Amino acid sequence: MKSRLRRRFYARNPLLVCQCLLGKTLVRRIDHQLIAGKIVEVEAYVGPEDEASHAYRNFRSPRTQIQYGKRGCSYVFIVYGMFHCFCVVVGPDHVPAVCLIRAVEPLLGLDLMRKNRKCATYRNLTNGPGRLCESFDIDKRHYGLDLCRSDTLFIGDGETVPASKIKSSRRIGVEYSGNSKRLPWRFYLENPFVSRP
DNA sequence: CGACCGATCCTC
DNA sequence: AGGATCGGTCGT
Repeated sequence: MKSRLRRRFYARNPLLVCQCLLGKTLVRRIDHQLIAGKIVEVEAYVGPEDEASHAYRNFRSPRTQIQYGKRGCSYVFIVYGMFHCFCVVVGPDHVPAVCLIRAVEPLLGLDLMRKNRKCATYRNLTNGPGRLCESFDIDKRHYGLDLCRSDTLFIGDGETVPASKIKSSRRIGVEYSGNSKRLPWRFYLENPFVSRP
């Protein structure tokens, strides 16, 4: 069993945390069954100065409130009325910032993933934020869950990724966000399971 | 309370 | 390339 990342891991610079999350393992336990995947794509959203962030200019609402709380808690939200996205609260205390987990490489529980996704094949199980949430059965029940304590959903150890293997690009789906849209805050590995090449 | 707009995905 | 689909947010 992978050991959970500690709160100190999350309480660092959000861009650094994103890069350190690559290669780590997202773990979900449902009853006695395990689902796991290697994180291969992550984005940073840093509230106060980031026009793409839900917490831009320290905006507070029932939805964003968790970003102001304990580091290492989950931020789950719904996009396009249909899809869940899974983030972790990161960075210095009281500054709203998250890492969005955009894609993982499936490791364990692929058949359960297919069942959760109602997929006939093993394709497209986890190569996108909405898809991986469906495969992992992550939804608003997990809003605010402490990933440093929970044993039904957490991020655990993984392989160490050399800095030379980390690619970066603009973030996906934030064309509306003015100057922030060009920030290179998407980090990913050269891996067939990223959401886009 | 009504209107607008997505941190996406699927099927043309 | 376009449509699905509805929660969050904001304006009236």
